[in-house]
Amino acid sequence: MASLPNSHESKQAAILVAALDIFGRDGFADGNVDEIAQRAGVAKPTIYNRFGDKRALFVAAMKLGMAQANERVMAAVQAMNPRPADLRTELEALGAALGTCMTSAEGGAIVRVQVADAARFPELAGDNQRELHIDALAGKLAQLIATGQLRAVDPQLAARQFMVLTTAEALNRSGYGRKPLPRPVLEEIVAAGVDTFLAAFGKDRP
Amino acid sequence: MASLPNSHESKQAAILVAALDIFGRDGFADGNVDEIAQRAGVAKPTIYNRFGDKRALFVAAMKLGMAQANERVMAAVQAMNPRPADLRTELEALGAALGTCMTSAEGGAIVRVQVADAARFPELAGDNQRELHIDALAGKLAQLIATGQLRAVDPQLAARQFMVLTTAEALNRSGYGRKPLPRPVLEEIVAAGVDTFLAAFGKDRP
Amino acid sequence: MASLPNSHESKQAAILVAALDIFGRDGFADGNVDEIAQRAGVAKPTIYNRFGDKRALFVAAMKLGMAQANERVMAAVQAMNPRPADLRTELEALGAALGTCMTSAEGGAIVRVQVADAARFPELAGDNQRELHIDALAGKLAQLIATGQLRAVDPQLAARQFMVLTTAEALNRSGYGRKPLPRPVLEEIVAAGVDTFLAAFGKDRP
Amino acid sequence: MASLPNSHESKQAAILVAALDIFGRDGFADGNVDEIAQRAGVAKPTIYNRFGDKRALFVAAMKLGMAQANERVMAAVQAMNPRPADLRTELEALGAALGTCMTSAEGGAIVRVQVADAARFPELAGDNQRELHIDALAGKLAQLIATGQLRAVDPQLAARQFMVLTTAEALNRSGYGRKPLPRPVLEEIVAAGVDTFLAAFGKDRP
DNA sequence: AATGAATGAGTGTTCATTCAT
DNA sequence: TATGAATGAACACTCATTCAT
Repeated sequence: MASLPNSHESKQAAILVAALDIFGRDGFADGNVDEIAQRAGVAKPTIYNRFGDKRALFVAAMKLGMAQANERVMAAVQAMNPRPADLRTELEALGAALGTCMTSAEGGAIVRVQVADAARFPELAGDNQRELHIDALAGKLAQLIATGQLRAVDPQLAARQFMVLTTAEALNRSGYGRKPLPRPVLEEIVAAGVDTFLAAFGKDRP
Repeated sequence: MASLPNSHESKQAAILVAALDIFGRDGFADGNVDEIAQRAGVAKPTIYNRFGDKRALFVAAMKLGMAQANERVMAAVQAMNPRPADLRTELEALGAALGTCMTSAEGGAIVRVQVADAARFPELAGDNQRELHIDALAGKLAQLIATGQLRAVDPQLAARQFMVLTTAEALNRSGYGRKPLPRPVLEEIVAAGVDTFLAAFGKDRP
Repeated sequence: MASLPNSHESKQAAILVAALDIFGRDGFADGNVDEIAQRAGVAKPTIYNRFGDKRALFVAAMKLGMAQANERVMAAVQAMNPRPADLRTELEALGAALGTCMTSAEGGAIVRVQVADAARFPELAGDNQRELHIDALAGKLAQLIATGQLRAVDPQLAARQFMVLTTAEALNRSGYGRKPLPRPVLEEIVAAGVDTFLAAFGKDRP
Repeated sequence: MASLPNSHESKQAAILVAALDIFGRDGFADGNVDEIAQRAGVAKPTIYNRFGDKRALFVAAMKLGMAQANERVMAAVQAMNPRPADLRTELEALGAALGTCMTSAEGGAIVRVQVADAARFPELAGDNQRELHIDALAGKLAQLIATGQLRAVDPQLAARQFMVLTTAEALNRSGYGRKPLPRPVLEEIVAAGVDTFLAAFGKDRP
């Protein structure tokens, strides 16, 4: 039994992970606190002692899930080389990374629950990740503009359109993360999205 | 007694309309059959007599809602003039019409519930409207291609990207139909989408 | 099966009787709705359908219990002959009747619950029976005063003191209705109370 | 370490005081051990270490409360001058003191809880204070009889009736200690009680 | 065909009590 | 000895569903 280092924190984490699983699968209304407790390996009152009620548990789990998703998306954006040898290839890699984030089981679950339930939870309103992602991506695109690799356009707008051209389509095709999107399909979607993006914002027009 | 208009069929309709309201607002799990019955002005067993159980009621209501949404989208697509005087203006009108469909209270509700619940209802899988809309739009774009108003591209792909460039962004901005999207915002989104679309698929490149 | 005449009303009654039993025995906080349902022979939701929640059930049961107790007390008071052959005997009969009401299992239970819980239920404040009883008794005593059988005193005051001299002592001795008060003990208490009452309010002073 | 005054014993006391407060306000069933611990400034297990379980805590707290109430009542009784200049005045002072004891917040709480819960706690049966009070008062009245200030009656009986004539009425009027009884009202009640008491047991009859 | 009333099976939540430190 | 944290057992209340009329 080498791995119960910190009972308290590890239980907190186990509860949140379990809650994220269950709420991600079943949504808020159908998410069952009993099942969360069982999956987390704790008694139900432990959950209530820590989080107060189901709503607060949901909020905490969603905040965690959103933070994780956020981190993955941010990492994908930051991984882009602002001075790539080949811009198209670089953007395709970025698009594929973003699409993977959104259509993964966890990412899709977060999106689904946000669409379905989040409006009822004002506590979650501030955490809207989408705008953060757009901002981060816009920053990168601004670099590409600055270095002359993209035309001088509004980077926010370009970022938004890059997002929908890659991830919106992928989300729809993956059933919002419920069925895994085969890699080739994702790549095809992304390639087409990048084509259009570059047609609109790229420099290399004869 | 020539079958009062306000009898069997009208009750059926009232139930479905009420169910669509409630499920659209609360989702499947939180949608309350009692409230549906009350809003429809019928007794609860009437609903069960007609529809069997909550699932079947949900499916029937969603089918109705999807059909209605479908009709509106199809009308918007069909309204496009395949030989427009000004293509950009025509596409902007189309995009605005589509965006309006999706971000209306009813349209948004349908989308939300589909994202959240529909996967659990295989009965609804066949009715996926999105593919129908894409197909219809692709047909129109094929006409534009045939008449040389657009470049010779895959009309399915063009249709998909037209969709995401206009409606995906609008959906996000309207909170999936929960907060009304001001018309100017919609128009700005659509104009930018059409810009990009035309940059990628339009003919008029110097 | 001759005795299920009116399912609806008889269920209502059964629930209230059961609730009165249980709440009378256990008080509000410890009274168990499950047990009430079981004893009433109905399902728990039937109780909630009819009464809304535990508080409302308690209030309804207490109102019933108080009305019943009230009726018994009022009957005892009204049974007093305002022109008795022997005043002392008549008052002793009255006192015994009142004492019996208060120290019976049902009467005592009502008093206990009122003392313990009623303050938390403003809905019950208006139904305070004690004042009604005092008033009724005062009316009778006023008759005795009018006919010269008692001295000319404040009938309200006399009524109050008659009450405490007979029932307060009996209540204490019976453990507020929890242990039955042997009839001779009751009679002794009442006789002493009447003695004192007549010493203070009676006419026949040498 | 000369046993800080604020240690073991003071915690014991704090727990009992808190328990008395809470149980007095809410009764046994609704009394919350968490709240008691919090109010006493100790952790919950401390209570369980000391008292074993909620029942035992209740019993201990009630014993304390009853002892305190007892002390106050006894003091009131003992304060009576057995050879008063004016008997009526003396008895009125006694009655007012007793009434104040019973209708004070603490005294009323004890009475309420005894009525509501005490029967379930055989451990408390022996401590019934009422009989002690009666006995003490009877002792005083016996002195008054011995000195010819009251007629030769059974002092126990006289004590009981003195009690109900003063405190029973006051208890009822104060909602068993829940609403403070204005001093003039108390005095009026007591004066009337003493009137009747003296009519029955006093010497000075023409 | 329609309904008022009833119900079985949960579900969130609480609370007295105990474990581990 | 004192405590932060955990838990088993219950409890009030709800809801989809069905019965009887």
